[in-house]
Amino acid sequence: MDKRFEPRSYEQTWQSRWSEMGIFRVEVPSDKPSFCIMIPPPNVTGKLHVGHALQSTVQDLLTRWRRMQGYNALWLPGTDHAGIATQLMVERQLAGEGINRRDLGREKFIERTWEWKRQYHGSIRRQLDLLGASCDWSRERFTLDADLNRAVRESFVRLYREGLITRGEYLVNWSPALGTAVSDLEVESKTVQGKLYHIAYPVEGSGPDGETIVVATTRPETMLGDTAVAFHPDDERYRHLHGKAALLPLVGRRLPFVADPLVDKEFGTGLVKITPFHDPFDFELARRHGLPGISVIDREGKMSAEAGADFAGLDRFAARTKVVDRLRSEGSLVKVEDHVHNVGHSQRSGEPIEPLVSTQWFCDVSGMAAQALEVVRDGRLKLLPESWDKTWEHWLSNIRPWCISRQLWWGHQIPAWYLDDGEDRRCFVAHSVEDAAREAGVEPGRLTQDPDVLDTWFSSALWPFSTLGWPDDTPDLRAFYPTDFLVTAYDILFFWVARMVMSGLHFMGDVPFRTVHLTGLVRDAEGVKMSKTKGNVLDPEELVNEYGADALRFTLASLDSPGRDIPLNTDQIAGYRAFGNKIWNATRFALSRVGEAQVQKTLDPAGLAAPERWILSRLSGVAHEVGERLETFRFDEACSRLYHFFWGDFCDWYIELSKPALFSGESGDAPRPRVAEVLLTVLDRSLRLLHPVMPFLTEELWQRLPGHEAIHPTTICLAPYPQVEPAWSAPEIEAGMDALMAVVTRVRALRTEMGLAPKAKLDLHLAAQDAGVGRLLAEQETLIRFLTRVEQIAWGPAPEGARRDVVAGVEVGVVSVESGVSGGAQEMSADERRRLDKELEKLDTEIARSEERLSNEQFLSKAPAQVVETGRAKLAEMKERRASLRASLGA
RNA sequence: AGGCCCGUAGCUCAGUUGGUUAGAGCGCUACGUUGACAUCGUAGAGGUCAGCGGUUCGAAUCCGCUCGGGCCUACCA
Repeated sequence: MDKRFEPRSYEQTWQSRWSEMGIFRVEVPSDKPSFCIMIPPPNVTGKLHVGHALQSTVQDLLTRWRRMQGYNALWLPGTDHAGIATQLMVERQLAGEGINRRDLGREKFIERTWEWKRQYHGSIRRQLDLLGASCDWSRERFTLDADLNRAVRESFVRLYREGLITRGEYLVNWSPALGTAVSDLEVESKTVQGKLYHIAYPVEGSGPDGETIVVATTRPETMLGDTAVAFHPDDERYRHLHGKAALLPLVGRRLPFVADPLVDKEFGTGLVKITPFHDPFDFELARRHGLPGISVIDREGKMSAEAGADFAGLDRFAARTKVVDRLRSEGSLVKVEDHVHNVGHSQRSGEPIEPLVSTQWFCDVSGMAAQALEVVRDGRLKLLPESWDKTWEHWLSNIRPWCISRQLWWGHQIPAWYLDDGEDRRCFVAHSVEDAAREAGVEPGRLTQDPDVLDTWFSSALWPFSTLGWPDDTPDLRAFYPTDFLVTAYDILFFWVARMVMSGLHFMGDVPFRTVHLTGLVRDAEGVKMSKTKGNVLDPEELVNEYGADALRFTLASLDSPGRDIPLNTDQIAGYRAFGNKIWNATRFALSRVGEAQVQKTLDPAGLAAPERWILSRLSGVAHEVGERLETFRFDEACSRLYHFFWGDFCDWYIELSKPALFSGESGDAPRPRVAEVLLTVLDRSLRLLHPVMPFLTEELWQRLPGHEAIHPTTICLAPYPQVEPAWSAPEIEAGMDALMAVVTRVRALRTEMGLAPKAKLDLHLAAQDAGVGRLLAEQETLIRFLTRVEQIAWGPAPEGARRDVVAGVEVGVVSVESGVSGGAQEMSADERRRLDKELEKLDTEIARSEERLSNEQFLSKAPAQVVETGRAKLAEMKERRASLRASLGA
């Protein structure tokens, strides 16, 4: 076995072998219980980031764990067509060739995008392979696959027939840069430093020097589309204007005054100019009062013809300057103030959103939202951490219709066809053009399909069942829906999770998954969000190359604490790579020392010595704890237990404890049967316990364990996941061994404290209060001598002048052999004396505090008996320790 | 404006339904190559658990307020 630990030497070898063995492929139907996770499909042309690595780690960990437990465990992979993102990429590529998509035409453009997809889509699989993902690639899906398109059409048609999808003209969030409408979720509100312009509007019929009113606005260019001025009905200042009208400066349009309680009396002057077609508030208000609207800004963000000849064609921001200049020269600009406010920006392209009126498809999700609220309330769907419940509640309770059409080319084209009959334009929603034609009673050729595509999230919302064959009733769907678990970052809770829940409930009548594990966002070592512009992005592929996939996986799983963002620093990954090295070398040691011994499928602890019984008991305990943590999705804690068990218990102690027995001729007086078998068996189970987190390393090492075939003939991936072994549990042995280890540690510390060289000769005196512990220690005298490297051990109280202490109920006395009679008071250095004094002082205060508590009637009567008892025992021990330390000082 | 989360060792974070000497990793100090591992070992230093008040026999943990940081939602022009 190579002394060097080099993950790259075996990681991808195993990934391809597993793939060849086909062990991640799932057969249906099956006698085994089902377990299923759907991958949150990454963008098909994207590169996986560390967040993906985190989610993949968690998904793979769970899938591998369930698979080892005997589940028919499916992790279904796939990718998302990511409408806007992908289209932008291809458009950027085209721009490099000096053309735009319209030059190419829709059909050619889509063809080109498919080509792009085919080229990049393989890299997603390659990256998941690098991470050790155990997906069933035979079931891979892409959101634009034909069968997924069928699911999209089916759901669209159904929702349309149920009256939940409608087409209409509304004010929508328009992204001029993208040239499409976007949903509310795709609008990011940013705080910007702007200006508040106060503009005087003359009141109609009050003459040249007559009354003017002042309105305040942040967007003066929209005044060109004003159709009214509003005030609050209770506002005394403006009541007299009721029934009158203002005249729009620059334009001269007559603007009736309307009174509406939506208006805030306190803001600005209490008067609001109403631009129905370019502001959501104004749109709503205009609707209530039957006011007309005027579109003065077009889809490119330029002023339209209706803005007037002076402004038409100007960019909306240039128009703002020009309007302000005009108003100033006309004397209508009263004042300009600095004003901090929130402006909606297009999430994808960054420019300010332009609210404008257009005809779009909308989905009324209010009914589905109510159901989605219900399943979280009644626990059918669990959000983890639970703190998301409130956010869920708030968002779904205030949900508005979802604008699902996009003016893009890359995506699911809306299954609606139009028939132009002169004036009459009729719309037919159907599964296919043929169906639509049949319905319309015309030849298909006479129909034109709606050019728009659906919001990408519309197809993603169907992912948990469209991937399993819906709308058909397939064996996969029956076996795996509802799926068990969803892991995703919280930033797409509404974009995706909520919509899957709504559509799952609507179409499948059940939740799409039972548990949603919301991870934090991965940040850099300083806690700053990773972004390309900041240059602090860590690439999982590079991390795998440098540290190995197992180390990265262990790091990410360890950092996944509920409700927190994840600061990732490479020191930590390096630390877990060192853990891999530790496992590697522990195995190397075991293999070099076990002779003919074999891994045991099960082991009867009867007749084993204390160290063996101890490590088996600990192993059983840790298997229990890890299982419990995995059941509750506490991967961080599961990892922590595994780490400390393997490094702390197994390497630091058990391997050391095994040495005297394994080195021939040094087994001493106490019999230590079957040490090699225990060592191998513990190693086997440890590797199996670790396998879901560190699949590569554990497989590589496990394959080398003699006798592993008895556990599983081919791979650790299918070996059973270790469970509690009640027969191994030995609390009294654990207590005894804890005392042994505490004694050893204390002796080593005393050596340092006494300023003795590591090789200085010592005699040790041990006296245990508990007879059982005393017996165990005596039985393990050889071990204790080996670990403490003392000359001899005397059983009984320490002699006068010994340096002594009490740990775990055992008095430890140390006498330096070389310095003569003792290592006691006479030879004690000033430093050591000072340390002891300080220690005694601390003990005194603690004893005092403890005594006070234990004499408190309230405490004695109200605290549980167990707590009082522990308190008493601790007090007794502290007192003994004090006596012992005092004796050391010769006091 | 409402809501959520966070503030624990130099750094990054754990800390389960309150239980009395608050843990880990990294970093730091001293010593150490004894035949798995220097990607290591042994021992150690380091914390008024942001602050104040309350509930309780007992608070890092529960409640209130203050300060500091982050995030989400919202039609204040």
